[in-house]
Amino acid sequence: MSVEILDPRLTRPIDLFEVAEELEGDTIAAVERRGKYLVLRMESGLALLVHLRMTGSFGFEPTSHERAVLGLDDGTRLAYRDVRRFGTWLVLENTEVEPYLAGKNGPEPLGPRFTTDWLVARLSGRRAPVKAVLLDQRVAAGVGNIYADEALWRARVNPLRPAESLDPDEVRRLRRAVRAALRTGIERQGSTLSDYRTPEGSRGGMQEEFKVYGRDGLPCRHCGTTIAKTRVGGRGTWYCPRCQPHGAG
DNA sequence: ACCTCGTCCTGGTTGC
DNA sequence: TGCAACCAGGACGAGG
Repeated sequence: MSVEILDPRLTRPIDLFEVAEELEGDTIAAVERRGKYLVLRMESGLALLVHLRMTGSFGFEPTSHERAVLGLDDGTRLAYRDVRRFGTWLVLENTEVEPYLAGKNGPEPLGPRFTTDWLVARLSGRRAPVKAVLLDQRVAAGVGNIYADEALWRARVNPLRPAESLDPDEVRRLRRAVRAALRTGIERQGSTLSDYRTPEGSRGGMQEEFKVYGRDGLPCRHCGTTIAKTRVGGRGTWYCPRCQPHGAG
């Protein structure tokens, strides 16, 4: 594998040229995902951790805003694109990967550790809006703004409710709703709002499944009530005022 | 500890 | 049409 750096500011404060030097000539042994991190395990014992943030992506087709290019040994050109340059690359020793990620991420929502008991414990004593807590990667790794809103709609829970105010049945519904929303997103290969493409260059289809995200002014798919927009922790937040009332249940 | 806000960037959309 | 303001899939640090 060769590594070509197109934007030296790709990672700060880490020196990307140093990253490139470390990876040059190495061989990818395995590719994993943990929460929102991609992990490329190298045969040398190093690992490249990539976080795409808002607009990062990998693709096989040449495109604009390329920040780095990986040249695979079979001739494949794999370009890393990131319009807003929020994405991060980090090289660690393989043994450092788990401790690093464990500090950032809680359980995988589709894995066995994401139980109702876990979620009850994480929400208890938290007065912040339940949506803000749901976006904490240590609560559920990988849940972002879209899936938080979609899950809360499915669970019929208002995003502004204090996390600690949810009763056990609501938490149970929320756990199931997070899992269902993520599964749908995976089936539909993600949401293409503007930038996102699969590595093959095709658009995701999840945006066609949105129940609330970005749908202010449109009718709720369940009850017809006009979807409302508010802000939670600085993030755009959509919900159905009737299906997700800000009272009990 | 918890919680909110500003910041890191670029580009597309909206409103005057 | 021009241009400024605002908004966007995320995470982190500062400060209350």
